Amino acid sequence: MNIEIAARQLEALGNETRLGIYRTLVRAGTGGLTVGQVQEHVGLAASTLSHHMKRLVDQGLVRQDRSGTTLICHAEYPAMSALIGYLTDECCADQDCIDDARTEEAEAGAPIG
Amino acid sequence: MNIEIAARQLEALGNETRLGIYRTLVRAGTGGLTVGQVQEHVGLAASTLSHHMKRLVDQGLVRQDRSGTTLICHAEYPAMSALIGYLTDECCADQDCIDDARTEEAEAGAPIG
DNA sequence: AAGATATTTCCATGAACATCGAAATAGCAG
DNA sequence: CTGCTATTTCGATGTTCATGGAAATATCTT
Repeated sequence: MNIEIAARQLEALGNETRLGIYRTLVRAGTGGLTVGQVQEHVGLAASTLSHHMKRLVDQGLVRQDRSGTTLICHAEYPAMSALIGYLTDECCADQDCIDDARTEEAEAGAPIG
Repeated sequence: MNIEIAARQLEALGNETRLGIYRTLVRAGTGGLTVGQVQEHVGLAASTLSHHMKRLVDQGLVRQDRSGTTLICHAEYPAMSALIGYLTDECCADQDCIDDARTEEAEAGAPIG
């Protein structure tokens, strides 16, 4: 993970329409949904949905498996975990707040993470 | 937390320049940094930095405390935690994957979270 | 090959964004 | 009040984005 990838993934999620699509897939779980099923959930023109879905796929947040003429879309959980890790790691790296945190609340650790 | 706030926060972080600013503040820890110190780290025109910092503040990701003529900026850790929570909750809500996960790896639980 | 369905690509349009210099504001020091 | 420093607002410019209709592509079925 690096800042360029992280920024692009966050940008992909940082649009209400795409975030809705993504969360629909997260809720769907490992079984995934077809593009058409996602369209029923979010109610967009097919071309608009395709455009947004492509952004999510390009950034590695969604995987598509073809099954005949239909494409089954899945949230890529490892990508999400890596992104979250990137946001929270190096917390307080330029400060010795880990010791501070230990002193105050041993369980919680640093402010994030 | 709702999808509108989450999308706006993700959009705020979904720009390489702003993500760099934010991570600088996360690394700085609870002590924070002045706008000028952040500028030294990221090397932007003051007006550009101000523009981006405002976005982060407006979305609740950064807090500014005034100290005389200088503004001290802090990463808002609770906002980050809430955002991450929003991304991962409801994982598999439309599927009974929790049972699947229990069967396979009791510790890990659902794919995310 | 022909027909049917699922999905994507192309195209155009209006809106929002990123950048920076110049000017303006906020607050302290004297 | 004057000068000084830190930061923001304004204005302008080029870039990217979101949207959906129309046309194209992909795959299966017969």
